[in-house]
Amino acid sequence: MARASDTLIEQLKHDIFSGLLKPGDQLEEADLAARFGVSRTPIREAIRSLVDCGLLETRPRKGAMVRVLTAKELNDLFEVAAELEGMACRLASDLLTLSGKKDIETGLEMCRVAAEAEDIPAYAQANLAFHAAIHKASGNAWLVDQLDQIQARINVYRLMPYEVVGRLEKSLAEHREISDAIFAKNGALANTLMRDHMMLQGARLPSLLKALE
Amino acid sequence: MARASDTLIEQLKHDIFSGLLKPGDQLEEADLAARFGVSRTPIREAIRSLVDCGLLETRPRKGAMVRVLTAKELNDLFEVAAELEGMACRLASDLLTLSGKKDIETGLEMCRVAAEAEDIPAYAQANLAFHAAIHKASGNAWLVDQLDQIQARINVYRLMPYEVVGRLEKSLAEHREISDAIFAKNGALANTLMRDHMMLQGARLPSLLKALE
DNA sequence: TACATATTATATGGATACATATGGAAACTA
DNA sequence: TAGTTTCCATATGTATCCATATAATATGTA
Repeated sequence: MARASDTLIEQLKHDIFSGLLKPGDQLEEADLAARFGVSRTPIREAIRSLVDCGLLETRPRKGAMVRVLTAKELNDLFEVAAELEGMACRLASDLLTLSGKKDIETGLEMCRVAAEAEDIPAYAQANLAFHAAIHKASGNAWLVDQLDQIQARINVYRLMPYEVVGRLEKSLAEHREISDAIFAKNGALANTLMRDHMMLQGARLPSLLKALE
Repeated sequence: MARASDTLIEQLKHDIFSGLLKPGDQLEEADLAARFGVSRTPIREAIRSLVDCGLLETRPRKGAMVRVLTAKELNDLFEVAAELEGMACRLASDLLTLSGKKDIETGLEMCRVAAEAEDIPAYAQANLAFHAAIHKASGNAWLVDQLDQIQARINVYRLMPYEVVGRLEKSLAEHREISDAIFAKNGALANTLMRDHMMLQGARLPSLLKALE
């Protein structure tokens, strides 16, 4: 049987990503224990894991709360994300396998369909799939891990930068350029294009953060 | 009072870095509890944290052991480290503050002294200080965190690539070039030089790994 | 009425007790 | 003697219990 804390971690992550738990919300061990029908022990282990992966923070004797990122921290995070996303493109260009190419094409096609339907939630998901395909195609397991974790932290803020008019089509066009560069095995170009693509999202951060208030 | 598990984490990290605990070694909770004079609860919390930061791994019902990295995983790790180290140089070049410059100069001077004395352990430490100064000078807190974690994972393998004749002087010369590029605010050059510098270490990995067997 | 202090309630941090699955040893059989 | 099966020891995973620090509230005084 799997450990109870593993289930709890998934559940709590889901609660945070879905917005049920918002940054700043307090987590009480006894409440969670009652809610999930387990003792405080696995609850505490789950909380500790989430603290370690940066989703929660604790003050001694004060318990855990969903971590609040400052604008500076979010910006730093985006900067690292942009660098690593670019790196993934470069590696994917160098390595480029048949199945890797196929996955990226699938992700791109998902983006195209969603953009054509102007379905923003679908595009957000397709966007994740496209990026994930590139991560995987890099062939570097650590890189995939790092990008997953960063993605998780960014996701908490549920930023939907596509709601700007025309951004969907523009994002799709950038995805096309990036894929083309990778398929042409032009790592340097793919790297740059992806960095720029990410930075465009990051540039919107300040206004989006204000909108959250 | 600080949490007991925090002390345990530091102690266990030290044991791992110092080689007292080697990759593959099994950790038994009861033993550790007796050794540190605490109950199993804080021990378990410490173990969980170390699992989360990648230093240990657990199999259900089988407990924790010091994580063993394959050659491929170590290589991937180095690749990411090289990218992020290069990024730190670029950001440090852009931002360059007076105190940042001073810290880097201090680190470089430590390297010079150690290299002149041909003191390999001292150089290893000075090397860390030099790199840490650049990390900090980047002004990106996430980047510093990531690099710290990667450094910790690499350190477990106690790679001492300086034992090659002349490598100390060569490493020092590279450090000088990197600092010069940063001080000249030439981010692109600093980035490239650092990437190359890191890759030179990474290239020695296979032979060093074999030597560990 | 406002501020300070003391008391109490409560939630976290740690210890201990209990359940259960896994690995190893021993015994039995082919 | 080798292999298989069963039993037991032990270590992990979970629950509960205890200690203590913190915070909130109430009371008393200025």
